Amino acid sequence: MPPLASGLLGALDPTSDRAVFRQIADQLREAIDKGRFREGDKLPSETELVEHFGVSRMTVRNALSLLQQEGLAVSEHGKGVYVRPRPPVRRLASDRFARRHRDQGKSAFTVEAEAAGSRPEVDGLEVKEERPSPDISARLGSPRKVLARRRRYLLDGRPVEFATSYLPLDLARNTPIAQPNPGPGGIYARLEEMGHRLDHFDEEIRARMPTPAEVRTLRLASGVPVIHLVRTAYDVDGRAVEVCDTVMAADAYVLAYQLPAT
Amino acid sequence: MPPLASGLLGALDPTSDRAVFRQIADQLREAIDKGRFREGDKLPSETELVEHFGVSRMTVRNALSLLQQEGLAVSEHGKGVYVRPRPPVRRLASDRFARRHRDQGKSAFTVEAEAAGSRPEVDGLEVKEERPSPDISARLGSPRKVLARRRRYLLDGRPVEFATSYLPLDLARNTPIAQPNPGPGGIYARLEEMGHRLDHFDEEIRARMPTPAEVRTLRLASGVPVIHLVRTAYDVDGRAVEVCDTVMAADAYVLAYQLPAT
DNA sequence: CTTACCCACTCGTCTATACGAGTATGCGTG
DNA sequence: CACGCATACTCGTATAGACGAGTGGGTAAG
Repeated sequence: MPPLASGLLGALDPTSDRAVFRQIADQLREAIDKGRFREGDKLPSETELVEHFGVSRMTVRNALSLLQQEGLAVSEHGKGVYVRPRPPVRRLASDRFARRHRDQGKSAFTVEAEAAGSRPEVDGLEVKEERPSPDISARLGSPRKVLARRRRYLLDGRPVEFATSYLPLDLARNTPIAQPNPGPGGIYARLEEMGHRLDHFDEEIRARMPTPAEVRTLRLASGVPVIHLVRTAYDVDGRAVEVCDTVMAADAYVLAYQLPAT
Repeated sequence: MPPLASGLLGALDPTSDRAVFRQIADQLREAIDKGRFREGDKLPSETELVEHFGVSRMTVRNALSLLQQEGLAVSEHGKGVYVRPRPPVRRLASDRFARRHRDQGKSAFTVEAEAAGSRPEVDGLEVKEERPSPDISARLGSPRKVLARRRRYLLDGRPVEFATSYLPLDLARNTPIAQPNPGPGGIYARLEEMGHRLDHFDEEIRARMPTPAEVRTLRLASGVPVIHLVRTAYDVDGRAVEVCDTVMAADAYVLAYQLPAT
C-alpha cells in the first residue's frame, strides 16, 4: 500500500559516486520520460520523497530544483510540483510578412491566433519618442531620435511575446505609425503607403535565459529560455526603416524558415 | 580594509519582503550589469558573502545558484564563482547552403571557422544505418530505413554543435554519402551530382534547456539553453532527400535569415 | 633547484531543524 | 444552505553544522 513514490520509483545506489540528489533527479526524470508521470501530473511531495528515499528534505529539494532548471517540472507554492505541461506552440512562418498577408483589416497576430483557435490579446501598448540605444541606432543608420512602439502579446491570457518596434523619428512623426492603432495591415502597410516600398527583412535569432524583468512580463516558469529576435526592415533604396526587437517565451514558439537552394 | 565584498556590495533591507537570497542575487546582478564585476572576474567567495551579509551559507549559495540559472555566473569547484565569459558567437547566415559556397574542397564549417580565425574540429563522426524515429520518418516520407550521419563540431577545442543527418537509405546506400568523408562540398554536393537537384530547405528552430546528455556532449554551463534546428532539404521534384537535426550551444550562435518582402 | 607534501581555501553534498506562507478541505456556526 | 474558520497539507526561506573534494601555493625534503 505504498501511496505514490514507492510504486513508481526505485532505490538509491549507495555504492555509486553519483550524488544522491542527482540519483533522485535521474529516477524522476526517467519516470517522466517513460510516461509514468504525464504532463500536468503531480510528482510525489517533498515529504513523500524524503520518506521513500530516506534522505533529508534539502536533498530532495535539490533534486526537484534540478528538474525545474531542466524545464521538466514546475513547482506551485502550497500545491505541489508538477510535470511541466507543454503549451501549444505558435509557428512563425518566414512568409508571415508577405504582402498578401497584409490586406486584412486585422493584425497578423490576431488573424493567425484566431485561425489556430486561440484568443489573441495585445497589451501594454506604448508609443514613445526616444533616444535610441547604440545597437538600435547603428541598425537604423544613427538617427538622433526614434519612435518606439512597445506591446505585449497574449494567447488565451498567457503572455507569449514582448516586442518593440523602432523607426527613425523623421520618418514616423505625425504619421499613422505614431498612433496607438496604425490601422489595417500594421506599420508595414503604412510604410509602403508612405512611399517606402519594402525590399527585404533581416532577422537575427538568439536564445538565452530570461532576465528577471522578462520572467515577470512573460510569466515564465524556471527552465524556460527566451528567443530573442531582432528584425530589420529595408526599403528598396537600402534604407533601414524599422527595427523590431522581440523577446518570445521559447516554449511557445517554433520559428520556420524556407531557404532557396540557389 | 574590506577585502572584496564590502567595497562593491551594499547592505540588505530587513524591512523588504523580498527574500534575503534574492536581495543578495539582486546586488550581485546589479554589480555585474554595472561592470563592477566584469567577464571572467571572480565573485566574492561564499565565505566572504556570508560574512559581509551576516547570513548563513545556504542563503548565499541560493543567491549564487540563481545567478547561475540566469546564465550570469559559473562556479568552478575548488576555485570560485566567476562572471560567465561571453564566448565569441558563430553567425549562421541563411545563404550558407548556396551552391556558390559548395565549390571548395573543405566543409562549410571549416572554411567559415578559419575565416573567423578559429580552429575548427570535427569529432565523433559516426555513420550508421538505422530505423528512423517517427518524427524523422514523417519528414522523409516514411522510408523503412535511413542512413544516419552523426558528428560533433568544435571551435578552438570547445564543442559548439552536435548534428545528425538522416537520408533515406535507398538514396544513400553505396554512395559517397555513406563514406565517413563524403568529399568536397559535403553531402549536398554529392546529392546534386547524383541527380537530386536541390530546390529549397525548410528550417525549424526551437530553443529549450538541454538534456543531461546534451550538457555532457556540449560541455554546457548551467544557464545556457540550446537551439534545436531541424532542416529538411527538398529536391526539385518535391521529395525530402535529407533531414539534418542540429543541437547548438545557444551562447555560441546567432542565426541570421534574410526574407524577401514580397 | 626540483620534487613532494601539506595546508588553506574554494565549492559540493548532506543532515537536522524551524518557521512562514499559500492551498484545499471539511467542519461548525450562523 | 452559505459562510468562515481551523487544520493539515503543500512548498519557500533560513539557520547551523559536518564532511568531502578540487585547486593552488608555500614549505620542507631530497
